[in-house]
Amino acid sequence: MGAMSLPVYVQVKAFIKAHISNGEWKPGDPVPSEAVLMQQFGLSRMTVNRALRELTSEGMVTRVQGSGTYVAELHRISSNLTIRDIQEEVVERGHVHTTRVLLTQAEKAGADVAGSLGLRTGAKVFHSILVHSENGVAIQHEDRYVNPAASPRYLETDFSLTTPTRHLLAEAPLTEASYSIEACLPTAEQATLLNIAPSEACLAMVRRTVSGPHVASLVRLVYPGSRYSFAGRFQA
Amino acid sequence: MGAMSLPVYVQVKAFIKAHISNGEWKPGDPVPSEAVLMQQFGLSRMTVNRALRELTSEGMVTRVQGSGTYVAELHRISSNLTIRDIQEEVVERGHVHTTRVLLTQAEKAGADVAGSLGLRTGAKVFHSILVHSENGVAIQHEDRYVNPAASPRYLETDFSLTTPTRHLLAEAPLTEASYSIEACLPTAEQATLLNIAPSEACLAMVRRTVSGPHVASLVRLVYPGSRYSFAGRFQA
DNA sequence: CAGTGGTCTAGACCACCGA
DNA sequence: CGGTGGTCTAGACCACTGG
Repeated sequence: MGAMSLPVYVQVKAFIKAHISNGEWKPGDPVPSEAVLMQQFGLSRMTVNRALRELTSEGMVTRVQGSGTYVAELHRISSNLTIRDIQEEVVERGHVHTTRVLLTQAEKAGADVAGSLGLRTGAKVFHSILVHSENGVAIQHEDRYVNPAASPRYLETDFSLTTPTRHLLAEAPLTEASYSIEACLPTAEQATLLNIAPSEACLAMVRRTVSGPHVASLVRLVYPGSRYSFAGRFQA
Repeated sequence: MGAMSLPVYVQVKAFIKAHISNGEWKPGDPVPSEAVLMQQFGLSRMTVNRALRELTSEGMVTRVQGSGTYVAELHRISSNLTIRDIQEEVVERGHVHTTRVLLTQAEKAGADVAGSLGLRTGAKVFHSILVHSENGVAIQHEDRYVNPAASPRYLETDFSLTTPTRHLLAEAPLTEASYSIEACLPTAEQATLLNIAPSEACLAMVRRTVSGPHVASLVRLVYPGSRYSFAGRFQA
């Protein structure tokens, strides 16, 4: 068959979502209490509780202990932007991923890099610069600093075979990351390496990853604006 | 007091997360079954089930019925990028939001706009162009097309008082949205309105929102690269 | 077949809110 | 105080996986 009877808690969720998305229940309005839904659907409390709990984590409703459940204030357009390993992403599109390694070396950290990595100025850091290509077309310039404490073998890695992201995820399990997406113009060198005009706008993602006690890595990824974008989707 | 004893299911989640993030359990490894965790912690099945279910929805583990629970493959850096109403965002920073309305009119849709909105070429659409400022500094150029079927009163709205986003959320409840973030150079007009150099890289967010049966709105938001970025965060 | 997860029940105790 | 949600239990039946 096609759609057999869905789990009951899913039906309860759908019931509530329907009333919200057709505008019948507006932001701030109360949603029927668990007791009412139990009666109305003839379900146990755990089941309607699960439906409401999941709607809460999806941002559709707000629950206040002792008071009630309410339609969430603004349907924020809140989508999961997933940052993926570039190689994985290219391969999944059925394309060929290649890497050009421009630099891998140990350096003394300048004040800004040291600060971001939580090290003293002048401490040893690993530095790598790569260019990633999809079917031979450059799509990402990756300039990365790595904390040796988090990944001692970083420089021994062959980045024509794996990516720094993959290596770091394996060697330094991720506990936290923060990023920002900006627009910028490429440096002269980046423009040359990416084979774009110096005046072409680029996307830059700056990312800082934490692994356990260490700040593991600080990376700036520059994408030609004409060849890359971040896309996302939101479903009510 | 400070931190009293947390709910048991939270403790189970923490137990599993700890083993994953210190690298003891690697991607693909099996996580103890519900039965084992019940014994080990002396809990009922519903409780450990909840812990594992939530870890699943957080992307930490994968569950396969009949087989078992496994550590998720790649800790994708998957963060919630929330797209907010610009006015709300500015006000929350304690700053002053102002809007300059450059255009609000009905037009005949060109082929591309009509296609995106699911209308025939030449159908009536509403078109608005605004510039949003924070403390008097222009930060966003908003060029929007609206489907009259989704928001018949769109043109009657005073956008110096509210924002198109707020108006549409109220009048056409959101059911779906998709967006992409790109880098671009401003048009000559945009550069003038935003008071930036024509060569300054900008972020552009293109967003398409669906409300029930209608595509409600198609908008292109252009931000000066020097004044705006999208930031996010990921917590394991 | 035994073991797994997916769902559901009918209770229970508690903390909290608002009248 | 009654109504609310937050948590938890000790069962249950089912569908699926794997050997």
